[in-house]
Amino acid sequence: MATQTEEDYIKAIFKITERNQGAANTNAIAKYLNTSAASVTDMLKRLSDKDYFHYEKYKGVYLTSKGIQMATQLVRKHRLWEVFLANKLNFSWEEVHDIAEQLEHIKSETLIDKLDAFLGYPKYDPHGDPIPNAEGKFTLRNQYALSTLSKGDKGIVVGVKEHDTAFLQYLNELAIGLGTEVEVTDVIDFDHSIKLKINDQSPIALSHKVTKNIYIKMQA
Amino acid sequence: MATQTEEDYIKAIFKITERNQGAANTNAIAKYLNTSAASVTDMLKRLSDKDYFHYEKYKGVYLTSKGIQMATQLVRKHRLWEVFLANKLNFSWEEVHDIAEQLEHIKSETLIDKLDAFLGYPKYDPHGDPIPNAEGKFTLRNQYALSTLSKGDKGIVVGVKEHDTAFLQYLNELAIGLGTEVEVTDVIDFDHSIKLKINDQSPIALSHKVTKNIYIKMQA
DNA sequence: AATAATTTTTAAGCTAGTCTAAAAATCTAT
DNA sequence: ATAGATTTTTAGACTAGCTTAAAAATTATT
Repeated sequence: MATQTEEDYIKAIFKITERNQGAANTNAIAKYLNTSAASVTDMLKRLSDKDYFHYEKYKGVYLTSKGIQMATQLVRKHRLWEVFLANKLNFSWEEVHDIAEQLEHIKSETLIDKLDAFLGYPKYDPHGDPIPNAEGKFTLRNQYALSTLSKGDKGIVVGVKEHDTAFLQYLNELAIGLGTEVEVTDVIDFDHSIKLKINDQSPIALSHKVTKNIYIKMQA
Repeated sequence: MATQTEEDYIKAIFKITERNQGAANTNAIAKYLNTSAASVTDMLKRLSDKDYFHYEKYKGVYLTSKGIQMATQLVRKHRLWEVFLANKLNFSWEEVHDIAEQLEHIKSETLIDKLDAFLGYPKYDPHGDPIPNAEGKFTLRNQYALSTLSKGDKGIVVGVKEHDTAFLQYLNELAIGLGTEVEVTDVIDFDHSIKLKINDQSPIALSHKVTKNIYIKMQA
């Protein structure tokens, strides 16, 4: 059985390779896990006979199918627990991550399947990220970053890219959440900021840094 | 923040002192935690400056108020998670312990208070054991071991002493669970076995070993 | 292609927690 | 009260995981 730390490493490699489209290098893993590059090298060497990943000195690391499967199950557990925390226990979307980070390490196949059923087999977590099913498949969705929309476009907020607490709290203040209806009333060329009508209130200005991180499903 | 192992030790000492009405000795702790007496001594020495318990060489160990508080909160968490698993996820009473043993170590005050509210502030867990509230107080109940009842006594099953899987499964087969109505139709002096009518079905014989471990609330 | 900057690895050592084997202390029974 | 049995502690060594400092490899720059 994999230890908690092992699981953290596998998940980190998964997230980094997913983001970079290439092997995860030592420094990136160290930064992600908030540890030293030396620890990472040490750990990769000690884990390298467990067949979770391919590791070559100075060349970085990428997961095997066994590793990908493990990472996917961790993501599934994490996101299901997030749904539980948000929908059943009334946590807000910026509070769920840290607790789910602990809960995802609980060992029990049955538990997670029963939890899935209890929650009604949700497809997305409280940040709009897709939840892999028991076989590791997840549902993709046609979504666009708010920053790519044009004047007049209407849609519904379906997710966020950045999960940073400050960012999510800012969205709370603006009354932007999953399911919020929005309409782009103007796009400012100069700084790529956007004027946005939220639930038919008077439009507000959003910076490019913000609009890049909000995903919209376009309305027909 | 206490590690998982630290928490396990504190809870073990709590359970043992509660059962024995005296200091917990090294061997008992070792047996409870399925480890060696040497490890226990080692651990007790290393933990002894953290003020969870009083430890004297060869004399055993007992908890301070700080230790008791910690143990009580662990028991609270454990039992609340058991209720969640049984009532919301439909686990049966012999399955909940092992998973709750992991869940009780999740760190978040808010989580457990919200869970408590979500479950409707339950007073007892799926084995009938009382759940401490946020302040550590729990509700006691007038209950008697089934083995102490006399012919003609009627009551309701409200708890079990032994939590062993085989024992609980045996009770499942007999259709004995929390809330089951029972009536003692005979007490056999010779082996202290009891003839018991369960939900108005024809009476069955239960050994003393079994009846000692079932708690009954008497009916008026 | 050589030097400089960066990244990665090695080396050595630390803490938490575990173990076995042996020594010391305590308890029990005569 | 002393021999034997039991319990507890000490000693030494192991694994997982972490750290810092220095060496080695790779990448970037001129």
